[in-house]
Amino acid sequence: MARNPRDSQVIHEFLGSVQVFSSAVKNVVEKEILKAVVGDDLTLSQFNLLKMVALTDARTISDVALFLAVSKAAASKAADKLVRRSLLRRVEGKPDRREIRLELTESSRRLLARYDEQRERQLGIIFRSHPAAVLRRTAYLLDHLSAGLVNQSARREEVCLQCGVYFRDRCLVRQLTRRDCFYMNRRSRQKRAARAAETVETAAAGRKKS
Amino acid sequence: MARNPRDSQVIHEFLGSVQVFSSAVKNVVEKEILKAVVGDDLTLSQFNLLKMVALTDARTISDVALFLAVSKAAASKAADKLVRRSLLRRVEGKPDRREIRLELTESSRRLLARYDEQRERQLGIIFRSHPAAVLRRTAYLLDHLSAGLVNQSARREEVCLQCGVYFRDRCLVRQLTRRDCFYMNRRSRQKRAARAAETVETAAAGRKKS
DNA sequence: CAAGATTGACTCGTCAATCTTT
DNA sequence: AAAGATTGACGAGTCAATCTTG
Repeated sequence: MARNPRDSQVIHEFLGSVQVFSSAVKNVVEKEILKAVVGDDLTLSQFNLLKMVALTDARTISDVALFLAVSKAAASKAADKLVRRSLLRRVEGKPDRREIRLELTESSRRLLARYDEQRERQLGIIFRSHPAAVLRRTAYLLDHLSAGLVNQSARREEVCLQCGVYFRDRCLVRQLTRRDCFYMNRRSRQKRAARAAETVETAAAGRKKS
Repeated sequence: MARNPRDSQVIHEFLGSVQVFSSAVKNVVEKEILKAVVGDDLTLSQFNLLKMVALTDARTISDVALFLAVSKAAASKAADKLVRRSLLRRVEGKPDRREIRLELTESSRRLLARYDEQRERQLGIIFRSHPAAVLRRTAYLLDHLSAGLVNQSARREEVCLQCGVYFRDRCLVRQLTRRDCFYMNRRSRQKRAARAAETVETAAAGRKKS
């Protein structure tokens, strides 16, 4: 069972490179652009809430919380701050008045557009020199590794991989682990058909933008 | 400048796969093992502080804080909790009595050993089916992408990539960006030669374990 | 009662101020 | 005065309790 120490070293460095890249995307690209676009009075996680509302069909506090992998309490508080800054509107749920629908405002829509444009541009420059085939192959490898990790987990059913704004309708990890993620579980259990029709079109619209 | 929307999609999915894998390593592997080994009364970041002390030559509060990319205040408080749980000892600095040297205890050494053993084993199983050459090639790609991101940054000198326990003496990202990371900067500016001799051997000893 | 959202007490992070040592 | 460490007030997250609606 004991592996070659050489292999162990390779794995360690591989994990290091992933960690560093992941940190670079978050801290260099995302935080810097955010700062340039809105200044200092918006947290990255507050901003991510806006992105969720814009890009996915998560519209209620519960949905957003699931998607962002934070508690409902946290999502509720974050939404509150965004409402205060007029970047979000709370609207009473249509069929069910318990749930709160979140809607972007004109100002947050503009903000998101400027952010997306910058992000797209910066990433484009970096990735330009790397052929799409290489990127696809790498993503494929990573998905297989992720699936392996999840399958080893004692509580594989409960794990949330925090794909967040990277949520995919067709997710290789989901296929390989033959399970639904937390979010999908909730959705399929709970969503009423009444809502399904509407969300499909908004999701499609959101995806076209990206 | 506008790229093919197909490319944009590939980049998006690539970033998603990285994010999911990174989350899987942290939440599935690391948190679960931590829970199995020590139960619930130790945070992942508290534990990471122990790992830093064990695996690198960061021994003072300031060094650990730099390495973990948190504030000195946070490192100080975390160390405090670990001392209370008898997993860490505070020792007065040898040449300079302002600085506090952190030392593992017998119990934290055992704890780390058990953790490492489990982690090594789990990761080994997952990575077994992937040849080292593929992993090296992927790490190489990621390092180049990271370097590209850093080089685009307005504040490239200040950025910390949070390599943390994955710190490498020979770091490709550092080479490609032709800059030292935050930690290296501080070290080279501040460390006295008196200490250098000692730290070299402890670092070497720590690295042998991994 | 169950579910969605909110609020309150608490934890862990940050920054600014302070204490000690150089 | 400058540097290392600590402390306090505050921001953002968690869980548990509560309020409202179905």
